[in-house]
Formats: sequence, structure tokens, C-alpha cells
Amino acid sequence: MVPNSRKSNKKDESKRRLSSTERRRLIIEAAVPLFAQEGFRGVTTKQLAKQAGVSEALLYQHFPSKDDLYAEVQRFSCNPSEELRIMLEGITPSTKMLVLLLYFMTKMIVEHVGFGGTHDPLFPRLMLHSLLDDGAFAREHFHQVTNRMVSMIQRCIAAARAAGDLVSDESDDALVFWFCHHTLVAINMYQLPLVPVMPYHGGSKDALTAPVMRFMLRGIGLTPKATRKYVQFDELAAQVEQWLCNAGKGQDA
Amino acid sequence: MVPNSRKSNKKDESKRRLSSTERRRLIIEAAVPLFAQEGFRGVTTKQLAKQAGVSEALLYQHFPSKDDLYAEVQRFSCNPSEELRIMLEGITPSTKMLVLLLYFMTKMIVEHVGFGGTHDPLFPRLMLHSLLDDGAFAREHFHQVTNRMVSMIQRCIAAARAAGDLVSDESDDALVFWFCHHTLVAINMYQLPLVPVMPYHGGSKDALTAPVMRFMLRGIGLTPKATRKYVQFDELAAQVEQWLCNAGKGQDA
DNA sequence: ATTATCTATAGATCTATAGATAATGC
DNA sequence: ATTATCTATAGATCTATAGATAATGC
Repeated sequence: MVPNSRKSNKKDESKRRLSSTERRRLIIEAAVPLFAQEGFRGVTTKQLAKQAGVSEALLYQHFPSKDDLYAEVQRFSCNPSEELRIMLEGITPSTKMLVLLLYFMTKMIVEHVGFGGTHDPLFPRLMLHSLLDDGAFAREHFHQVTNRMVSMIQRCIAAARAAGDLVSDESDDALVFWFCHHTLVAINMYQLPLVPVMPYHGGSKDALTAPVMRFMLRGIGLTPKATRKYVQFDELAAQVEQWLCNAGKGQDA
Repeated sequence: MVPNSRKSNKKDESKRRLSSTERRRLIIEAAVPLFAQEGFRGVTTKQLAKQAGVSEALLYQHFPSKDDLYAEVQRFSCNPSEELRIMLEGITPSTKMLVLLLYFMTKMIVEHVGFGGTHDPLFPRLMLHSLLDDGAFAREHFHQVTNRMVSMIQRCIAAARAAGDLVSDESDDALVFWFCHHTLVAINMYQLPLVPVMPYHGGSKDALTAPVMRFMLRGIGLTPKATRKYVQFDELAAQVEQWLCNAGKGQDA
């Protein structure tokens, strides 16, 4: 009965009309990789239209200007994932969780592993473009996403200190977390160009995971004893795997 | 006799003609901040001409295209400083020098202190633009400049290990150096937008120096004993001050 | 005489809009 | 009848060049 119930006809599909919200969403999704790759000024409305499979005029039906589309692309790209929130809720702060969360961050930032599998590094590119611009997107992301991690990791650091797993000194826990984060982000950043920038980029991506983990944990002040106890990469990998798989299946983990 | 022998006349000065090499140099110097701020596509030849105080046509007398001018700006901005080479030549690898070189790097990257005083963060911006592009400038810079630091710091790490100032483990000295470098670079990067991105950016710039030094040195594996002995910020500041002042006065330091 | 410099402009894009057309849902 | 979509194009830049002008050095 319904005319377009058959999906085999490509012409029908390509000429099919979408609702305003559907089309709007598709345009944004098509625009993300373009803006991420080339930046706001590096993309033309012509390219945006072509990538989205529509005319340039239609872009302006959905977005008053190229600026507005870019803003929507940024908003879309920094939606805080529900999975992360659920994951963090299930955590009781401890030394073990400190190590695990850092491992998780390392996988996400250095190896681009996310809840939906491995991603193209679109997000870091949008982030750099924003930092070279006004930084608004960067601020929004830290407000929406990173801060959740921060407070949890800070609590884990506190728990580790209470358990005697950290060398005691006067360092600021929040700062130390950011330094770890920064190390990972910079590794990721130097991976962006097709031709490798850093000498250590010869090997595979996960070749850096263990060294940078050790560096960060020592920087945080984890004792050698605690390191031997908690830094077992096989176990860490298994646990993170489980997090990534369970995500989206509700809180029944 | 000579019409423009008087220099008080501004019109004469503004109409004065320069040699090809002088003008070329001035155009490049005027273009650096523009390209650093806005990126290649964010700057028009009109702006470049205005900033250099010449017509657009003259730009094309000196550079075949905007691309070529950009390439020259990059080449100009990553000239390895003679001062650094001289400074590094005068160093004998040791734990003390390891700490000092890291302090020096921190001052340069986080606080923008250089041989000619404090700089605008033009260089890091060019670097980020390059990383979002093909990374050629980044590779060239590491080839020209950073690698000199790397080999010296690696030798310092080796010396520190030999002196028993490092906890002994299997970490890769070169990697560990890069992680330190990355931490500093990322701190710098998040400082770029006018509106601060990171919560820790509330205070003054040098508020981060001590914490990040401690983080890096612990990450490298400096023992608590060696840390107490060598990490005296007053002395470090004095020594770096001396380096910066002596630079350019020849090898007689 | 040479060459540094400018004015004026061609030709190619690029953003955005006006107005026409055709698919959709009642 | 409504609205998603397109074609065609206006108007504003943007890069680059042609050809004219004026300062410089011999």
C-alpha cells in the first residue's frame, strides 16, 4: 500500500523527501567530517551541499548561515554520551579504578577507541580548530564531558592516597589529572597528519599505551608496590572491553 | 642635494623604496602574525598587503602565490636559533642538567619565555595549523630544533640513571622525554584562546611551572632524594636567566 | 636604465536569496 | 494545501596579472 515500502529502487530512494528534522540531521552529520578536516573557512557551502547530497539552497532552508551550521556541528559533536555517565555511576573510587580509568582514557584518546568501536579522529580535529579560534567548543566539551571524568578520577586519587598507594607530597590532584590528560591529548594531536610527525610513530598505535600509562601513573605518584599490583594490562584490557560492550544495555551491568 | 636626506618627513619615509631582499623580509615578517592567528585560509592577500604596508600586486612580485608566501613564513618561523645550539654545546650531561633543561623547556613552552624576552604565542599557533594540515612544518621544526634538545636530554637521563638518581625500570628514555614535552605543549595549547579553557588557568602563568615540573620529573623517575637535591626553583630560575642573558654574546660564557 | 611600486581589473569563487517545481499528507 | 527541494543568479570577495608610474643607482 505505502508507495515507498520497496527500498530496492535507488531512484525512489534518492528522490525521497525527508522530514525537516531528518534532513537537518543528515546535513549536520555530513558536515561534521568536512568541518573537522578543513576547518570552518576550509569548507565551502558547495562542498557541504554535495556531501549532504542536496542543493546549496536547501542548506539555507535549514540553517540561516554557514556559521549557524558550523555551530550546530559543534553542538552535535560534543553531546555527552549517556554511556559514559552510566559507566561512571557504577564506579566506587579506588586505586584499582584510578588505574582503570586512566587506561580507559588512554584507549579513547590515543587509540581512538570509543563506545561504538574505533572512530576517525574527527573530534580532536574539531577541538584543535576551536582552540585556534575562540575556544568555545573546547570549553563546552569540558563542561559537558571531561569534568565528569575529572571529579571521578580526583576521587579515585583521594582513595588511592588514603589506601597508601600514593607517595605523599604536596601535589594538586586536579592539576596532576590534567597533566595526564594533556599528555594523551598531545600524543593524539601529533598523530593527526598522514605523514607521521613524531619518531615514535613508527610502530602500532597501542605500542604507546603501556609506556604512557607508566609515565602517568608515576607522575601521579603511584607507588612501585601498587603499580605491580594494579597495572596488569591484560586485566585492564578485559575490563575496558566489558565496559565498552555493556554500554547502552542499561544499568544492569 | 639628495631629496630624501631628511628623515623627519614621514611622507618621504613611507614612500622610501627598499631593496628587493629588504622588502621581501618585511612582507614575511608582517605575514607571520596574520597566518599564525588565522591560518592560511583565514587571511586574504588584501590583509597581508595592508599589514605589510604595500599593494597586493607587490606581494606577487616577491612571491609567486599566496601559498609560496605561506611556505616562506613557515620557513622563516622555524629557523633553528643559534643561541640554543651554543647553549646546548656548553652542557655536560648530568642529573642537574636534566632538571635544568626541563625547567628551561617549561619556561619556553608554558610561559613563552625565549631568548629575546617573552613572545606572543605565534609559533604554537603555526604548529597547530600545520598539524591540522599536512604536518610538514611540524616535522621540519622537530628536525631543526627539538631533536637537538632530545638527544641532550636523553644523555642527561642516561647520566642521571648512571648516578643512581632514577628509579630503575624498563621505560624508554626517548618516549619519556616526549611525554614531558607533550604535557608542556598541551598546557600551552589550552592557553591559546582569549577566554580560558581550563579551570587551572585562573592564576598566573608561572603557577603551573612547579607542579608540572614535579609531575614530569616523577614521570621520568627521579628519586625523591635527587628531587630534594636538584629541584630548587630559585636556583633554576637564576641559571635560566643567565642562559637567556648570555645568549648571543658568543661562546665566551 | 633599472627596478620597486602602484592602480585598475579580469576571472574565479563563495555565500546567500528569489522564485519555480514537485513530492507529501490531509 | 503544505512544504521539501531545486535552478538560477545577485552581489561580494579573493587571487592573480597587465600595464603604468616613479624612485633609485650608474
